[in-house]
Amino acid sequence: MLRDVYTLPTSCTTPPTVVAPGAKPIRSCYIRARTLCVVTENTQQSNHSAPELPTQYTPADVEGPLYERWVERGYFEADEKSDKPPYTVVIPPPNVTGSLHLGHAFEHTLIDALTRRKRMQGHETLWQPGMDHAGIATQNVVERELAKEGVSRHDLGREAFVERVWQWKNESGGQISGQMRRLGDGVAWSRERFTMDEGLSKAVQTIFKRLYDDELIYRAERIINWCPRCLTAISDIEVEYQDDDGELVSIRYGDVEGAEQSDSTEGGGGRRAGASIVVATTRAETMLGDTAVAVHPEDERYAHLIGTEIELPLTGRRIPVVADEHVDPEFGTGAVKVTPAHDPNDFEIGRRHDLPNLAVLDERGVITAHGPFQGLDRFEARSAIVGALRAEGRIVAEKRPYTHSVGHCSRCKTTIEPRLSMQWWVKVGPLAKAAGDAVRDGRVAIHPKEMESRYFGWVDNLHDWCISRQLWWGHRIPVWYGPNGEVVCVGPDDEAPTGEGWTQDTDVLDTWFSSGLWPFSTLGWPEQTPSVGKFYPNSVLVTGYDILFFWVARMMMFGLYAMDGTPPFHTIALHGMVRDQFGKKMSKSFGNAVNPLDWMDAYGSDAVRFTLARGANPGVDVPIGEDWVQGSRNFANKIWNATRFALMNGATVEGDLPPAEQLSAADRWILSRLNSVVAEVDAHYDDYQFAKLSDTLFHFAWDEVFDWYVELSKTTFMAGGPAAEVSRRVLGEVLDVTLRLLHPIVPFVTETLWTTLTGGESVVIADWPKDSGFRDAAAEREIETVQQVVTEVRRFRSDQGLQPGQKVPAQLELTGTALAPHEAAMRSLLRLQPAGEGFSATASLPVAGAKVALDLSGTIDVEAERKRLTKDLGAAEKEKAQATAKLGNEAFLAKAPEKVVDKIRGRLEAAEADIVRITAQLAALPTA
RNA sequence: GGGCGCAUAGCUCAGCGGUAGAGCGCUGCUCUUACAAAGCAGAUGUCGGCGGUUCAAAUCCGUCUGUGCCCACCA
Repeated sequence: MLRDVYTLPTSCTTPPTVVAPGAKPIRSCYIRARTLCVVTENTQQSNHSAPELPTQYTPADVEGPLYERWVERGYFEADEKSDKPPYTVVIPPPNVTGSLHLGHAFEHTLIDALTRRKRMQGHETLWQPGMDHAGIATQNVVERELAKEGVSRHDLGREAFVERVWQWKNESGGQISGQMRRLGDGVAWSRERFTMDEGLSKAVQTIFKRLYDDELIYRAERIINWCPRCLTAISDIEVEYQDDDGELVSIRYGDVEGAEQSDSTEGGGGRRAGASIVVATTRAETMLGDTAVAVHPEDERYAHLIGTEIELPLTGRRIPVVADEHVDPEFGTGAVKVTPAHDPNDFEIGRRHDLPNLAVLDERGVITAHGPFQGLDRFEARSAIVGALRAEGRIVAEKRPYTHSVGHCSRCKTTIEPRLSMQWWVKVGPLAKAAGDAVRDGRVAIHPKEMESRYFGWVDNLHDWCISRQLWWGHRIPVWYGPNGEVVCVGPDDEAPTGEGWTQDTDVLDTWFSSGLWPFSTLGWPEQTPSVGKFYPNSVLVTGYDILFFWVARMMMFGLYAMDGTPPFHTIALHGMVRDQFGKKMSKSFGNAVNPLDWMDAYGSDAVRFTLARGANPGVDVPIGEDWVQGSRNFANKIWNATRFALMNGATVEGDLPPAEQLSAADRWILSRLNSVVAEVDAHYDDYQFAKLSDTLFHFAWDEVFDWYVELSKTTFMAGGPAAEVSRRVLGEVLDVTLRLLHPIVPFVTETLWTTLTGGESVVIADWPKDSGFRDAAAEREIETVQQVVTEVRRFRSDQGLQPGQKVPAQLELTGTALAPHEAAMRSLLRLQPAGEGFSATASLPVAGAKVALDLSGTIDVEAERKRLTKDLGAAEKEKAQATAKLGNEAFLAKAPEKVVDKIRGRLEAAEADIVRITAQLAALPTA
């Protein structure tokens, strides 16, 4: 036993209490929550006293207390007075009433990894935390809560309702911060912000006033997207279009009688003036509000009707036939009913022809027009009206189902109702131009680059942004209306007008208005705080491509506008969406949504983070399955145990690394590889290639360090002497650096192991590894050869059915090869005993210039061996044939680069040598 | 209707001009003194179809098929 472990009723942080009599604690070390590992004098007497770790890695025990310790020590706080170069990333603020899902866990992992690395690199790092009030979404959530109590927001009244939302916010906001802590997010908690905070509200008001004064905000009556359930306007991008089945009906307007002879597929334009005209629509109920029929100006079928009036069925009204370019003569009958108050296109046509806007639906989508349909819901009205028209013989064609694209409210999925109303707008033209230019001229880079076209496509074709919402939860529009029609926009330092008849606008702002200011409002803007100076612009924005338009483009517009042309960040790194293990979108209704906490409980936060990072190819969706998280947990366990091994064998970070001439080939090989990996990981970080850097580290750590270097070092340690001392230092070095490289992705397990290994305060504030430039190609080749021989002999053993542990007497002929110094290691890895008395080789394996003769004390399985060799021979011959063909191709020799030709020549030589070797081996096999 | 992307091992994905890769899964043997959440060995692909460019194509070009996403005012 190297140590004594006592179970104590307290955690590690309390002073160690000695339970076992006689044991004298010398040093306590980090351990499971309720177990304290005590290194005693007893331990000191053994060869290598080492702090001990439990044999199995238990994430919950390891992760528990670390995070709060980091926070207490202030590692994550950012000092605006620091001389260090700044590195700023803002959190894409989650909805305050929500909870984090795997998508957040993914995003946070990436941001946390970036900021942890930069912190280690010596930057003054700010990961800005905070939450979004998420106007409509939050209001809906609270309204649903109220509905359970049988109360509506109108019962409460505005003030009480808003009070209620704040209450809700205070309750649920903590959930997100808890989840972030659990994930390990290294955010500057003291700077946490909320979009409805006083300061941020002031920023909103400031920017509103400025835009208003610059005439970039205006109020106008337009057709907007109206949600009849949320009872508010929403912007274009809050509308989700999906194909719905509807019914396309063709309705004859005008005289029914006059239709007889012209009833045809041509739509019955009729040759007689004043006869009739057939229009097609999917929204029959809006016909009550029709104020015209439009045809294309050059459509000869209807030329005679233009300028005349025609009877609108069911209403007794007569409406004009107008000519408008918008109409596509090829579509349907070539004639369109025009409802300016309920369709954006019709509104435009109406404007061009001075048509009246006749609203026939109220804010809930109920018919208001006097008559038999009044009071019907829009969908009921549709069938009722079609029925009535059919009774009059006016339905000339029906197409059902007719699939067409219908807008839905992105928050509640209710079918959008285009509605004419007075709203506030941002004139985006100049703002969007600047936002586009900043990317075009390279001041802001978008990763991956393919996403740029999407960005341009949007900012270059932007309609004005409707920013007013008929909600109660949000920033109230700072405009006051006077008794005599005065309109006053109130800035943050202005006094709001008081007195008889003055009222404030009742609408609030679109939630994205305030989140568009996030990169600087969180820093204290509009005050010129030191933080604004230090941390603006942000270094990089990490977010999903799904909110490129909602959020990113708005931040660009506002950032450039408010901060005198300085874009809010230099780089936009877009990530994909998290999907399930089959690549399906995660959704609650489909039942494949995962609560990240469940997986963190089962496998640890590190495992969840590593899995997500490993799947993070830029801009591409990330599938994740529980099996994969399990695999990552296994990786963490592997790191854990490798470090345990190292500690038990006295790996150390004390003192300088021995000079190269004292190092073994294995030492030089692993250090050479280590430095290559440092360089590789850095390059991947700089390119936001999280999947690649995670994969690089995974394979380096597991395959090279743990499976080879550690295995090789066992022999060295066993032998003892100066070589073992050197190797202990190298192993310490390799683990130290590897743990530091891994830390940004798997912060918890690396913190535990690194502090135990090095005795350092925390890996969070350790230096990020630097490529020392040390490379040793010769050592790399040498170890690769060792690996080749070992693998080949292992294969032989396996094919021969030898048990892995079975010792086999063997002779190794290594003289004259670089392998001689590795004989002991090879014997150990291959379970080969010295060839003693009566050694009689039954198999001889020539490989890579060496020869390994084995005594299997008996006959070998000739058939298995023959099969194996035959297969190898086949492969070698195929290789030879391919290479020969290539080298026989003159065009190839003439045009291919010398490097490639040499490579093929090398391959041919190797194949030929293999053929000779294998043929000889085959010939040497005893015949059956 | 426009635009972008993707089709590679059973699954999810890398590779993007010079001998097909990873993780998981699968087969066999093993508790070989860090780890069975492990070790070792192994199997598996006409790189969606068809044309073209090239000495050389999974990789570049065209085309077809399938599939996903974004945008758009198709009544």
